[in-house]
Amino acid sequence: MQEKSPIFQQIKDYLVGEIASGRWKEGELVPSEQALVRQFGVSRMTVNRAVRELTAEQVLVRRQGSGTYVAPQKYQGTLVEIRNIADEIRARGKQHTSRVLALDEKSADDTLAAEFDLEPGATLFHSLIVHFENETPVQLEDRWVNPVCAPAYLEQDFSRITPNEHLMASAPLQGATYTIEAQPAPEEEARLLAIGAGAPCLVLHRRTTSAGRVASVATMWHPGHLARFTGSV
Amino acid sequence: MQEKSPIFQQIKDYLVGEIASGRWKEGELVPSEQALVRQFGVSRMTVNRAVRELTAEQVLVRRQGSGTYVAPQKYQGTLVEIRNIADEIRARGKQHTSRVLALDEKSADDTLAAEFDLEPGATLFHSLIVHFENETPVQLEDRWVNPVCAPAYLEQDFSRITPNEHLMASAPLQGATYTIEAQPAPEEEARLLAIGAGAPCLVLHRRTTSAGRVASVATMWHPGHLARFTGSV
DNA sequence: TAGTGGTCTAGACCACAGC
DNA sequence: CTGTGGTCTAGACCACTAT
Repeated sequence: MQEKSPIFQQIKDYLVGEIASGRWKEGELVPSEQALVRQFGVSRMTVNRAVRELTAEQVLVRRQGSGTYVAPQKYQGTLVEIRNIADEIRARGKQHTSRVLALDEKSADDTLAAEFDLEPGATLFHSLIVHFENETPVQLEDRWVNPVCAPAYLEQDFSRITPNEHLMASAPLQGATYTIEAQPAPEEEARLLAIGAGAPCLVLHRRTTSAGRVASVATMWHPGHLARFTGSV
Repeated sequence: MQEKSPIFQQIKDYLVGEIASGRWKEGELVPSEQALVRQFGVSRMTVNRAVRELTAEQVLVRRQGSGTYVAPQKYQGTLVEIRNIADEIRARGKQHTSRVLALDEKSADDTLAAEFDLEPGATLFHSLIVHFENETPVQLEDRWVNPVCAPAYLEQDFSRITPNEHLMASAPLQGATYTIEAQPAPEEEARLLAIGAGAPCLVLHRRTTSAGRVASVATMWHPGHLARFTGSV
């Protein structure tokens, strides 16, 4: 069972629950402190603490004299965590779909071999997938995978799970290094993302390691006007 | 001059000041709530709020039954450059210079006021600086500063030190949130960075906080073909 | 004007640490 | 045991918004 938590925490949980469930939508008015005082039968200071902390956490927005509202949608692209794009899209209440453009096995050229710390010509798995939010392409994922780390990679149905999800399940992730760049979209990438050639793209290049091996190298293209990475220190 | 702030904020400022000045060192015991109640002549709830918020901000650590202590040093986030651009350029063996295009005092519009959590019309310091690596512009830094956190900002010579360096010396940095976007360079930004209008830029927007106040909000434009953020997890 | 949030008071009881 | 932090109460006054 659940340990009994402080009242202010229970109220926070209740408020967050109403928002997470979708019953209270972005921008909507939230019950006033007085209303919550009556609803929970506690003092106003207790309700105040719950609401004030959620405001500090950017879950709610308060306007003196007016009321308390559900804060605007959280930004996307958590840089620190290794969340996958499908979760992120679902977390925003949108529908995630993906189209698998390629899923095959190739030989590593010199550049790739160097990134994987393997011999040139070594076999690598490769996938090319476009991710959609509702009907809009939001990411082109060009991924290379070390067969040792995910032997069943080619047998996955990547319209149902993301490569990231499969890799997380196959090999314990040890760490990742990434670079972020702004680049003009080349012809092919632009076409797949349904943007103009040369349009600014946010390019995330990520290399993950598992058990001392390079497990995966991915280049992810995002239309500049749709993507944004956020983080905090 | 400065508006009178709430008592709990004054207590926070006092506590942070003692730490920032070095009078209270890392790990040291801080006066108890009762002591602060006597010192400031306020109720315990008010003191409690000040200390609780500083605990949430990782400035203090509390141990029930024992006391309140100055928190251990913040771990240095290896995420996205908390380092300043001048150091980075020098580290690459190139010469850093900068040109100060503006250094003045302005009123906050609604957007800025919201970011600073101040009232619209509040006075903010503003600077606009181009950073060069050898003779090439590599960053356009558009920065707004809370006068409370860096009163002497306008008197600095930013061709010699960077705004970042001055801010770090003026107010203990508690944290930062940032967003990274790819955007086409607007006319003015393109001109200052000596690139074509509409060329992809890597835009870093960073908001730093100190003692629960927003100390600084900066937007940094980098030519997409010159800039790259790196990190690891 | 009535309702909202922003702050503050002067108590209280509890769990826990250290002596 | 005393002193600490953790929580909570039942009021209060104020500034602000909406009507």
